[in-house]
Amino acid sequence: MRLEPLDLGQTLGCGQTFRWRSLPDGSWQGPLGNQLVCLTRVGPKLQIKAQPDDPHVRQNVFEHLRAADDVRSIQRELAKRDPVIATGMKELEGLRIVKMDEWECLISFTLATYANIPRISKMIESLARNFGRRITDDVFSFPTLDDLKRASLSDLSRCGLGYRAKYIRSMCKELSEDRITELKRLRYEELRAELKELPGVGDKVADCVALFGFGNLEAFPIDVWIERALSRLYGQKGSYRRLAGFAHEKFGEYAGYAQEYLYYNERAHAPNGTCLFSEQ
DNA sequence: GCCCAGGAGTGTG
DNA sequence: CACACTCATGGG
Repeated sequence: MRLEPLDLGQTLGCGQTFRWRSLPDGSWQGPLGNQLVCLTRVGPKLQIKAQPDDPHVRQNVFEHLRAADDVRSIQRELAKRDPVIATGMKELEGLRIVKMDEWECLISFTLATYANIPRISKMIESLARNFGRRITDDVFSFPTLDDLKRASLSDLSRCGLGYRAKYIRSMCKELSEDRITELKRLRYEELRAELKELPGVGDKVADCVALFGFGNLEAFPIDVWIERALSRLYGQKGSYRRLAGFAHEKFGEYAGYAQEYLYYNERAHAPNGTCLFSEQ
């Protein structure tokens, strides 16, 4: 278990997860479960603080940052498979795939359809403020399934969800904690198929949830940015199924990491591509 | 005002 | 299978 390599900005600010914020001193702060966690780089070490303080924080942070992954080994494997990715990962050596809570991830990426990252953050913060539990004066936990079951359609609409409100509403009605527990046992392909049965979950959202929520590193979510990257760098175009097949063949069991390198680079490449960290 | 956004659902050819 | 259209709205 080690958190090396780790770059907090590359990991927490790259659009995998939407609630972490960078502070002026370079620390990153965000709600994890029912605590507000603050991470700070101190030389080679990672300082972890939380309020309310809880002895489990360290374990939760290690799980969130997937400390059990041997990221260098994953990078070597990907570089061996493809020179393009080897180049693309060069300045992203501290990027780690995170492990979000499954439920939070499902809701977050269902909201992430056809919206930009600043807006996705706002929708999530609004849900937390209205249906989560207060942690500090202005930080709220992500609402649990039971918390959100209490929200009516108009409640959800008032959080600025737009047409996504009805997806979230039906999702709350359909799901149970037991169902989510069942989903954790499934392998990638089955999980993906089951997730797609949920209202508002298509190919891309299912892959995001499989990757960032359920920890399936082979998942390769394809959004507009990845489409551009696959076209620009590999000359690959076509349907989701076709592109996913290409990615699976090319990148194998760690395709999720390859996807993050491509995503980050493609956004940095765009004409106005510096907007990843621009919120607040 | 304009364009676009980490898409999905539905209908049609 | 592919494409076209709609969805509801805010950020740049």
